[in-house]
Amino acid sequence: MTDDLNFVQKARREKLDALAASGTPPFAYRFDCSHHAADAVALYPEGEERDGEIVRLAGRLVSWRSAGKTAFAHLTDSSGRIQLYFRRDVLGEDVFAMTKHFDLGDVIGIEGPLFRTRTGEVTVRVTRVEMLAKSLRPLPFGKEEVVDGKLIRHSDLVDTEQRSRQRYVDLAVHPEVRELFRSRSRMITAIRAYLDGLEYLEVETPTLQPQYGGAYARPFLTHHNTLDMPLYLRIADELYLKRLIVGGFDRVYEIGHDFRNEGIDRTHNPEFTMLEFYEAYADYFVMMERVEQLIVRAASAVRESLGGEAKVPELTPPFRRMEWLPSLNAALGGDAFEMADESLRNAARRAGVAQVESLSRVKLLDELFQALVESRIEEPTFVVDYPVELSPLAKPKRGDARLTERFELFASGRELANAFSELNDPIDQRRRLEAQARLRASGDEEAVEVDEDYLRALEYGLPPTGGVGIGIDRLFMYLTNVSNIRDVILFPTLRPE
RNA sequence: GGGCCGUUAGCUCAAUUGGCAGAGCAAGCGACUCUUAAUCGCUAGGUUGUAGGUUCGAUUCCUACACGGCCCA
Repeated sequence: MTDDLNFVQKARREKLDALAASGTPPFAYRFDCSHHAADAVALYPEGEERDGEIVRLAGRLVSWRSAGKTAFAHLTDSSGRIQLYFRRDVLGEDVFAMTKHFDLGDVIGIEGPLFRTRTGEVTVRVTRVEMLAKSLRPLPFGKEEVVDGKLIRHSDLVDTEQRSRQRYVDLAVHPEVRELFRSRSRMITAIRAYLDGLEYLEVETPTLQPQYGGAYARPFLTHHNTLDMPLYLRIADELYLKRLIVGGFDRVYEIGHDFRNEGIDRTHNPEFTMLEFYEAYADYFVMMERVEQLIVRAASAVRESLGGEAKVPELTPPFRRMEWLPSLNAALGGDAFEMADESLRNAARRAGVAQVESLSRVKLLDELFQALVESRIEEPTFVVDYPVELSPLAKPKRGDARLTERFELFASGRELANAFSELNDPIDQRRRLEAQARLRASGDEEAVEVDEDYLRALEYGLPPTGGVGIGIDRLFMYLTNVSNIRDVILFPTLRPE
C-alpha cells in the first residue's frame, strides 16, 4: 500500500473540489433528522400508494443506480436502510447536477415524502439533499442480491486481517457486524440490570496496581515517572473488590479490562473484559444461582437483540453439577490423590499434556482434569470443589480440607465462570499466599507474591462472601457461537502493520 | 513454539510446463425519467507482501523475512 493517491482517490478529491467550487461545503456541521431509516420504512402504511409523510434522514450512500434524469440509491443509518429516488424535475437542474459528484460511502442528509415504487419498495422521493461528509476513500461495498430469501454479497470484504485492523471499514460495510456488537452491548446492559436489581453497587478499582494478584497470569509492567516506581496492569479485580466488602459495601461488581501478558490465539486477547461480583453473607451455592440467572438473562438479551435467526443456546437452570475429584477419578480409573506421581505422568502423556516432566503434582492434576474432563463438557455444567492448592483464595470445603468451595462453569469445552466461597480467614490466607510466594521464588512466574495490605484488610474482618468472575468476551462467544475472540472485540490486539 | 496453507488492481478472484499479468464489481466518459448484483458503449487502473537467489526470461522454482489463516502443542 502506498501513500500516493490512486485513481479512485484522485477522482473523489476532484469531486470534493467541484462541490466546494459550486458553493457546497463537503463537510457539514449538523443535520436534524426526523426519523431513522427503518422507522421511516415502518411508517408507511401497508398497501398505501400515495405520497406519505415527509421525512428527513441522514446516513451513508451504499448503492447508486442512475438512469439519466433519475437515480435510485440506498442510504444506511444505524437502524437499517432505505431507498432514495432522485429526479431532476423535482430537484432542479443545479441540485441534480450536484448528485453527479456523489460517491458510494458519502454521508448525506435528505428530505422528502415517502412513497412506494412499482416494485413495492418504500422509498423517499428526495426533494432536498445535503452533502454532510465527502468520502475520499472507496469503502469495499459488495453488491447484494437476495436469492431464496437469503442475502448474497458479491465481492464482499472477507480478509479477516483487514476486517480486524480497520474495524471501521468492517462495520461500515457489514450491518450484521454492527448487529453483533450492538448485541454484545445489550448483553452487558442486561447483566448490569440484573446485578443492579439485586442492589449490587457498580464500582471502579485500580487498573494500575503496585502489586498484582487475584489470578494466575503474567502481568504487563509499566512505570510511573513522577513516583519513579513500577506499576502493573491488573490481571484481576478480585483483591480490591473484597477490600470493599471489608469496608461495608455488601454487594459490589465491576466490569472492566484485565490484562494478561500471554500469547494471542482464538480464545486469548491480552486485554479482555471481565465481570467480577462479590456478595457478603453468601457462599458458593448462592453464587451458583446468581450465575445461572445472570447467564439466562444475558442469553435472552442476545437472543432478543439478534432476532430469530441467531442460534443462542437455550439455558434452563439449574445447570448440571459435577464434582472435580470424583469426575477426575472416574476418567483416570483410580484415586487421583492416591496415585503415584509416575502413574499420573503416564496418564498425562497419554492425554497429550505438554511438558509433563516439568509440571508439579498439582499442575499435573489440573492439566489432566482439563484434558480428560473439562474439554469434553458441552452442556453448561458447574464443576465444583477444586483442590486447595489450585485455589489459594477460596475457603476450604466443609468436611474435606483437601478441597475448596470453588466452582467453575463450563460449556462447549470452555470456561465461562470461576467462583468461590471467598477465603476470609486471614491466618489461613497468609499461609496460602506464602505458599504461592514460595512457588514464585522457585520459578513459577504465574504465582503471586504476598499482598500485605490485602491481608491487613482481611484482619479487620471480611464477612463470609461469595465471589464470581465471568469473562465477558467468552460468554458472548458462547452465546453467539463465535469461535474467534477477535470477532467479538471491536479493536483486538494486533501486530503493527 | 511446530506443521500446513495463503498474500496478484480499491474489493472478490484467475493466470496452462517458467514465456506479453486477466476478469467481474468499484472508478472515469457517454446513453437512459421506476431502478434494485440496474442495463448498454467506450476508457483507465498493477513495484504480483518485502529482500535476495536460480534462469535468456519468475506471479510461477529456491532461501530468508513480514503479516495472516487453519491445525497441533
